Amino acid sequence: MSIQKIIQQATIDCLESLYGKSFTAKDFQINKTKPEFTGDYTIVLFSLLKPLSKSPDALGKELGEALLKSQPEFVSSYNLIKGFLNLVVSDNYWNSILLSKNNDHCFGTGAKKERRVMIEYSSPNTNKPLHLGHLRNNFLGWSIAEIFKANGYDIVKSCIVNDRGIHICKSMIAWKLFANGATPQSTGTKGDHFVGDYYVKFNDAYKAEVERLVHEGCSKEVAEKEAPIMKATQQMLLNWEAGDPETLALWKTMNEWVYEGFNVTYKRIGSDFDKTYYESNTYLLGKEIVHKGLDKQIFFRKEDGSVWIDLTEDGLDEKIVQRKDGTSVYITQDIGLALQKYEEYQMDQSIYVIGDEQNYHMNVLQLICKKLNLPNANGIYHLSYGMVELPTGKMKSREGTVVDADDLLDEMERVAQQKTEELGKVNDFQPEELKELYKTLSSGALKFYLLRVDPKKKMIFNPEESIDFHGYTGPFIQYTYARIQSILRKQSGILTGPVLSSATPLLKLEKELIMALEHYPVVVEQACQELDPSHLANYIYHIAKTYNSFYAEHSVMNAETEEKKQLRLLMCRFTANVIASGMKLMGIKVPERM
RNA sequence: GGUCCCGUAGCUCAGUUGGAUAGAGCAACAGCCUUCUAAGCUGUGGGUCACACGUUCGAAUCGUGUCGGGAUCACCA
Repeated sequence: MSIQKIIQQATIDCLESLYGKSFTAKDFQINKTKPEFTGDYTIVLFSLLKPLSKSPDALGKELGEALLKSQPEFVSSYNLIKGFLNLVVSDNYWNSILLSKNNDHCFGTGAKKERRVMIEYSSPNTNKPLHLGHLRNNFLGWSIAEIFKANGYDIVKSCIVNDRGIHICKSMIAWKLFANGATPQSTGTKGDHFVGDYYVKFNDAYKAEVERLVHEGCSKEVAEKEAPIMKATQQMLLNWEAGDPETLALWKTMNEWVYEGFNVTYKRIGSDFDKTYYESNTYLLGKEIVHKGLDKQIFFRKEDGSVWIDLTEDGLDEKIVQRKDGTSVYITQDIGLALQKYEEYQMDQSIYVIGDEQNYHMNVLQLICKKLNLPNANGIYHLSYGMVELPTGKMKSREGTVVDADDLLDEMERVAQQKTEELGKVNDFQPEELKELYKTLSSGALKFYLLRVDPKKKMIFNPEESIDFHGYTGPFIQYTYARIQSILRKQSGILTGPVLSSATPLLKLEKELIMALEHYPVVVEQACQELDPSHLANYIYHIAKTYNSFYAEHSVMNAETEEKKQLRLLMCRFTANVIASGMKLMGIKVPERM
């Protein structure tokens, strides 16, 4: 239990025994004491004054005394300033935390929950390579999964691949028309980029055809419909749906190319999945659900045969769930897939990591599932994240302003190498070690940069800022870790720990660091509850910052006394463990040297 | 137009179940390497928390309104 919760409980107990009234944790606040005042934690008394009809001074004094008396091992003194009861936590407590937790690799992990959570993320299209937006999605999904694991949940990571539809056919048509049988192997191109290039070629050709038709006198609307290449694409989709062997064979081949490319990128960014769903297998799902919904009169049929649901009472619109030709639409497939996932895994919660442009869609999805009374309905949670924009505005594939994931990773690695070489601290590294280090630093910088922002908010990706290795960045934290390891390597033999004596109290910076470290489990829990890794990013940065201040002021190996040396060595190890653990929850590695 | 989200330092962001004098990083300026990694540390300057009104002991945080920005309201996925 964290010291904050200990104080909270002790306060509730004291209020009960002093005044015979029972309060809950929500009835008052406990904050960290502001640096300008004496104390570690502060109880804000204002909200308690009325129910107890007490003055701030009287209540503060009585509560302070009671806490001092009932919690001698935790509270060493108190002071009262205008309704703020500041408590000083005893060194004894901080020392005991340091001794018991500094090398405890379970520190920060929660008890097993017997609850299963599915996290769906990444969800790529097979007609173009992964880009910056996918990276935010992947990093978020991965990190949320790690955070839930640390909190004791059973996790299933899933991915739905959008591998069919008109957009895939566009790449296929363009390949047939322009490739002359070229393959990723024959051109030495990464498979997903190879296919993506044909998607671009389609759009170029289509645009040219439309322009030609308009020039010949067609209206723009007609031209867009009648362009031969578009008609061929639509025919191809029909062929695909009819199961035409030649079309299916090409589709399969091109998708394989894409998957090979994706796998390289996934490996590079450290993403993986326990279960991959393919839309080509799920796009027909949902028919049974439509039947059921019609029977229960949750859905209704229009004259043309299409099936709808009326959500106007819930403040939304009418929404189609089946076309007049009997095929499922997007939302129906999603309902079907949601149910299929549930039947397969019986998870208590199903988290979808999807951009905020789909907020409406996900609302509708959950609402329909609830109306149908499906067993998975209440577990659906949309982890909605904001778009990644560039300083120049939005990324637009048509204008070529999309930041490609592979290109970005290459560039980051190049910068990592350049900066490392400039500093020249690891000249004795073997080539493979260097390569590994550049990877660790560059992906650490990128992941931290994308995860440090509140997921809900759209963010601006500034290329120059993202490859900065100073200040509030991943490499700054990695550097702090490497620095600590350097000290720990100098210490041969086992850490004995300090012989505790009240004669040498903790110094300000020592206490600050231990206090911050003690808080780690609270943050891990909070990041889980709010599905927000940015809390973790902020916290770990704060730890690194606090450690560096301590490090600059106090020597470890040349400490004033042997006792202080032992104490600080334990602090170093504790800090390193918390940094490594927290970074791992964000999917970021830490180097032993850099 | 309806619904939802956002507006905090020059820039990028924290801080929002109401609490003490609103914090970081970047950028700018000034210091600190004969002692554990200077990818670091210390300090200075920089704010009408979009605006107005309200709720109360107390508002960046809650409510109402205004202004500004974005998303969405597809028989595309």
